[in-house]
Amino acid sequence: MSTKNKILDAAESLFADKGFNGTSLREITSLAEVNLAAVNYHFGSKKELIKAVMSRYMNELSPNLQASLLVICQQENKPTLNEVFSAFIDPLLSLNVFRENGTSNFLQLLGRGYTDSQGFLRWFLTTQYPEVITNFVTAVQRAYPELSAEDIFWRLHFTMGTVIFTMSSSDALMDIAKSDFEQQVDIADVIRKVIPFVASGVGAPLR
Amino acid sequence: MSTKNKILDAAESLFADKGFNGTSLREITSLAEVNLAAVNYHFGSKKELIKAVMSRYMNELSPNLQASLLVICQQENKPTLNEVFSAFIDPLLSLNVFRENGTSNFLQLLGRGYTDSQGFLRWFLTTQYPEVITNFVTAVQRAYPELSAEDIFWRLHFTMGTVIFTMSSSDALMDIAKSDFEQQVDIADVIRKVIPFVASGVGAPLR
DNA sequence: GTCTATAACTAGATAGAC
DNA sequence: GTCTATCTAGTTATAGAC
Repeated sequence: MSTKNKILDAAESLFADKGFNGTSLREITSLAEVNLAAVNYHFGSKKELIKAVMSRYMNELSPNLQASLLVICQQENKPTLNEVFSAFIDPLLSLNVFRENGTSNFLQLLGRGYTDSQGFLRWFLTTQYPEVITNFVTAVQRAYPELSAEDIFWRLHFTMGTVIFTMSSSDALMDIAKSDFEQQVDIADVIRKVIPFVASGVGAPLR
Repeated sequence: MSTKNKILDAAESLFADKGFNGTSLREITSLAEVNLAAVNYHFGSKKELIKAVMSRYMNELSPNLQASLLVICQQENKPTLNEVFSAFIDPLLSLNVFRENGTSNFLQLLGRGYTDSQGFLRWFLTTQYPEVITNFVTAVQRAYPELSAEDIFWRLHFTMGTVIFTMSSSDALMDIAKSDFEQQVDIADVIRKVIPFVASGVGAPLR
C-alpha cells in the first residue's frame, strides 16, 4: 500500500473521531507509520489533506446517489417522502464495501465539516458537488409539491442537521443504546431509524 | 463589570463561534481585555472555564424548563407532541433576555459540546442536570405512550441534532433565507419552524 | 520518495514582582 | 487581583542529506 493511501486511511479515521482541529499531523503519520514530512510532500498542507479525504468519498458516493435519485424522479407514480429518503440507504451503505466503516466515517466527516473549520468544507462541498443537492430538492418537490421553496429550504436543512449530528455522535449513541437497552445496533440500523423521522418531519403539515 | 464576567462573556461568544478547540485563551483574554493569566487565576484551567460558561446558562434555563414541562405533565388531557415541544419555546427565548443572543449562543454551545472535546461536556451536562432529560422523556411518553424507551431515546437524539445543528448554523441560514427568498426571519421564527418538524418526526408511525 | 533536523510559531499553564 | 516574563510542550511546515 502506498504512502499516500496509508496517510489517507489514517487521516480519515482520526478526523472522524477527533475532528479536523483535534487531529495533528503527527498523530496521522504515526498511525500511518510514515514519516511526518510525507504529508506535506504528498498533499502540500493539512487543508489539502482534508479535501483529499473528503473527495475520495464524494467521488465514490456522488454517482451512486445521482443514479438512485434519478430512479425516484423518473418513475411514473408520485414518490412518497419515505421513498425519496430511502434512496440514500444503498449508496450510503455501499461506502462500507468501499472502505471499512466507510458509511459512518463519511457521515461523521460530513458533520465535522459543518462545525469544525468555520465552514470551509461546506463551501468546498457545495461548490464541487452541487448536483447532489439539486437532484435531492427535485425529488422532494415531486413527493410533496405543496411545499414552497422556502419550506423545502428550511426542512432540508433540518434534515441535514438530524443526519449529520446523529452520525457525528453515532459511536457514542450506539454505545449508550447497547449499555442502557442491551440493543446491539450498527450504522445501518441507525440509518433505518432516522429515515422515518426525517421523512415525517419534512412531510409535516403546513402551519 | 468584574474580570470574571468579562472572561465568561468573551469565552461564550468565541466558543459558540469557533468551538472549544478552535478558541485559544489568548483570543478570549484579548477580546475580554484582561490579562492572559486571569483565566487560570479565576478558573484554574480552560476545561473549568468551559464548564463555567455552560453552567451559567444551565442554571438559568433549567428551572424555567422544568416548570414549563411540569405544566404539560400535570394537565388533565393527554398532551400532543406539538404541545410538548412548544414547552421549550418560552424558556429558550427567555435566554435572550438573560444575555444578548442568549438563545442562539446557548444552543450553539450545546452543539459544540457534543462534537468538540470527545464528549466530556456531554458527560458533564447529563450528570449535573439529569432532571431536564428525565422530565422531557416523561412528557413525550405521556404524549405518545406506544413509543418504547429505545425509540424515545433515538428520536430525542434526532431532535437534539435537528435543533442544535440548525441553531449552530442559524446565522448563515437566516442570511440565505433573506437573500434567496426575501424572507426576514429571526431566531424565534426559526424555532417556530423547527417545532412542527421535530414533533412530526418524533410522532412518526412505528415501522 | 523518504528521512533527519529544525525553523517558526502557537498552545496552556505558572512563578514571582507589584 | 493583576501584571510581565517565561516554561514546556505542542503545532505546521520546510530545507537539505540520502
